[in-house]
Amino acid sequence: MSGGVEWAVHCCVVLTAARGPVPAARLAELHDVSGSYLAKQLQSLARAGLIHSVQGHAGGYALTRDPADITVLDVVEAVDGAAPAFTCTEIRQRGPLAAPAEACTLPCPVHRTMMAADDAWRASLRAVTIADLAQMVTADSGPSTLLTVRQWLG
Amino acid sequence: MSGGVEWAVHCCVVLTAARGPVPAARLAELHDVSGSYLAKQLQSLARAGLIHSVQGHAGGYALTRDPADITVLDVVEAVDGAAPAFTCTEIRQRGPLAAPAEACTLPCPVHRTMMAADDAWRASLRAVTIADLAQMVTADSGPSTLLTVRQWLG
DNA sequence: GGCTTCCTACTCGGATAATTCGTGTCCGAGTTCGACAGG
DNA sequence: CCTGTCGAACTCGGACACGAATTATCCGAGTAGGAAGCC
Repeated sequence: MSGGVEWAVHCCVVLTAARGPVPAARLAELHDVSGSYLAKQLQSLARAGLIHSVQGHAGGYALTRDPADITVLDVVEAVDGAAPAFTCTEIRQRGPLAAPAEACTLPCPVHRTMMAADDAWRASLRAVTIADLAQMVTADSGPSTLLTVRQWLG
Repeated sequence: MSGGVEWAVHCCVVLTAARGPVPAARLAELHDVSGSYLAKQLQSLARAGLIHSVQGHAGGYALTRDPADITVLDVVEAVDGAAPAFTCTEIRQRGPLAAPAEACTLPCPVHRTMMAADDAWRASLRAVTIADLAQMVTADSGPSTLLTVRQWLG
C-alpha cells in the first residue's frame, strides 16, 4: 500500500477539528512531512470528492461531508485507487492445457479466494469512519489533543 | 501484491496432481510463463518450507505437506513476505504538536484500523487451503482437468 | 552376467540487468484579501 | 467618510526528475541416472 495513505487519513482526522479551510502547507508542517508531496495526496482526496479546495488568500482544504459519512476505505481508495490488489491473468486459459473460454464462466478458484479476502479487507475498512477515528483519538489521549490541534490551526 | 503470487498458487495446485517431482521448466511451460522468473517464486516457496526441491536427473519440486495443511496465506506470505501492507510511521510523534512517547503505549487509531483490516484479510486467506482449491477446480470443470494435468506432467 | 567407475545431462540456486511504479519536487494559473486613490 | 479599482500575496493544480522495488534473465554448483568398461 502506498505510504501516502497514512498521511491522508491523518489529515482527514485533523480536518475534523478545523473550523475553516486549512492550507496543505499547514497540514504538512503539523505532520512534519513533505508539503509538495502531501499536496498530491490531498488532490486525490479532492478528486474523489472527500474534501474540497478553497483558493486564494485564507484558502485551503476542508471536508465536504460529515466525518461520520467518510469511511477509511473511501480515503484509501481515493489515494491508492480502487483496483483490487490481486489481478487474475487467466492462467488457466494459457499453455498447452488451456481451458476453453466457454468453460470459464466463473472466475477461477484462485481469483475467487483472493476476491473474498479483498472483500473482507474492504468491509473492515468500510466499517470505520473518520468520525470514529476522531473518537478513538479522544478516548486514547483525552479531548485536549484535538482541541490543541484546532487552536494550532488557527 | 506481487504478480508472481498467482503463479505460485497455481503451481501448488498443480503439484497436488503430480505424482513425483516436477521441474520448474515444466511448470512454466504448462502455464506459459517465464521459466526463469517462476524459478524465483518456487525458490521462495522452498525457503518457506512449503515445497522441497529434488536435484539431479528426474528432479524438481514437490509439496512437503498434505495440501490440506497448506493455506493460501502460507503461499502469499512466502512469496510476498509476511510484512503487513500498511506501515505506521508514528506521525503523531512528529511535528510541533508531537505526542510524548510515554503517551503512545497503544498503536494509534489509524494503525489499529489498518491492522484489523489486515487481520481480516489474512483470516480469509488462512481459511482456504490448497486442497480446497483443488476441490474447487474439480467442482468447476470436473475431475478430468487435474487428471489431464497429471498425465501431461508424466 | 554382475559390479564398479565415469560421464553426461539435467536440476536447482544465487548473482545480475531492464522496467515500471511510487516518491519527491518544482513552477504556473487562479483567486481572494488588503491597500490606495478618488469622489 | 464611503466606494471603486488596483495590486500583491497566497492558494491550488498539474507537469517534471529521481529512486527503489518488482520483473525478467542468465550462468555456475551440485546431483542423479545411465552407459561403458572391467572382473
